Amino acid sequence: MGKGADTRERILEIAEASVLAKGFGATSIDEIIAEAGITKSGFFYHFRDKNELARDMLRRYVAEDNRILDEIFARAADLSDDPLQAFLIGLKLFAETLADLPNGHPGCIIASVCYQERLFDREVVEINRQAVEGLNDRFRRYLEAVASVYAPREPVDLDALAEMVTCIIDGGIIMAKVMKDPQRLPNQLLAFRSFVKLLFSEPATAALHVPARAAIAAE
Amino acid sequence: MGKGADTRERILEIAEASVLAKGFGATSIDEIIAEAGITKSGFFYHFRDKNELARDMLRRYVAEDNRILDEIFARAADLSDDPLQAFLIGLKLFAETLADLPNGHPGCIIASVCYQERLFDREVVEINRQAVEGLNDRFRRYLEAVASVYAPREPVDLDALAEMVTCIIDGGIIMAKVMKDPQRLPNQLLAFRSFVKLLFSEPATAALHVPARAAIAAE
DNA sequence: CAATTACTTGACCGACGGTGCGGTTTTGCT
DNA sequence: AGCAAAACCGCACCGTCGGTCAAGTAATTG
Repeated sequence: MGKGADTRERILEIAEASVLAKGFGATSIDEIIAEAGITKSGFFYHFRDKNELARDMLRRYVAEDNRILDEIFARAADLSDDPLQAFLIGLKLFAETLADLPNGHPGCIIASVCYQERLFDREVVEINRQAVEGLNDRFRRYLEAVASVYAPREPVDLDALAEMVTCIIDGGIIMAKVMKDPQRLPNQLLAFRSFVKLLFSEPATAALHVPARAAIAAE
Repeated sequence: MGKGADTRERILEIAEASVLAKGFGATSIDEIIAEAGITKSGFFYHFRDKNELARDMLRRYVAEDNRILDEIFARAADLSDDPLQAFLIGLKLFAETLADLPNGHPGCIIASVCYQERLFDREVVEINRQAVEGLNDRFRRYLEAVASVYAPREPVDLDALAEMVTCIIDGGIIMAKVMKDPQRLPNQLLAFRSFVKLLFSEPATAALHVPARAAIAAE
């Protein structure tokens, strides 16, 4: 990585932190360049305008987010061949990862962009849409694998359930930030995990009959 | 309501719409006064500064939000004496109310403030915290009433479950906005409702034994 | 060595957020 | 009708912000 790409990366990182703390509209270029130790001309050498900064920042965030999720759920899949167990393990690993963040989750750029839509051009809004769609597709894939083996105990829309993961995370981030208690985010994820467990597996109270086994046999 | 209070209310309404669309930092006073048909001086007659606008806007939003929830869950309590049924009915009524909003839910000021914390003074941040705490308390009360009659089928933290309602709503709002599909918010609420139903009531598959009745007898 | 990359210096612009103050209209009250 | 308070208007002013431009330089790289 050359010197240029290095500075660019630094700008994006500073911008991201600032956007998460005050929003895009209140994030000034002057402030970014002061922290990055460059001049305004230096900034505009790397980015045509603020919207290009937003685009790259968002793309960077989404890519990193997906990288982390890939890693976590790949490891989970390694730990169990059963899709339900793998998904439950993945959710737990994810919750642990979030719980281990020293200052809590810094915030979700996607949510930040969402709440300032009018500030961005169509491309940024579209990137945001695709990012969320990608997350929904991911969790839907996991859940379809689960549903192909276990029958849900209650009729539930798989799409809505897949979307619920992202909703819980975005909502949990807000909950954690507002209540100034980082733990609430992983807690929400674990609560969702209980839901999935309850929906697809045997009840905890006692050993009960059929439904799960029947589906397994069909494999 | 006098003319002054009227103008004030109009300002707050315009500001709220603008904040939800672009965030507080990017909401200009010039824009507000243009839409309200007053001058800048007129604005500053009503509000000392932008932070006072934020305070009043947030308070107004929270009060209205609570009013609506009071109404919905009071009606739900009227429709059933059973706390579980009442809560489930309330969630459904709430989902229907959200589904009936012509242009979808405009956004949550609490979430908006959360994602621009550094822009506000401590008082605004504190109002926000109390608002969320109030919501958590509300849903915790409902759930405690449920849990006093029905034993949960899976060990679950009631606090986390109560917080989940707000998380689902805030997350659902983001999901609906980003995906440009208002229906996703009420869908999330209904998915959560399935969770509660599954957690506390008899399984759908067959009539099963004891746990609920035992708790009822203790009443 | 030459060209490209990655910046700096510095001047500048129009628009906007925000403040302050003095003046004017409107309203309610007696 | 008269008067005070409430509800604004006009306007000047400042700092900041996004963004532009021209010219120059120091370090990489082929």
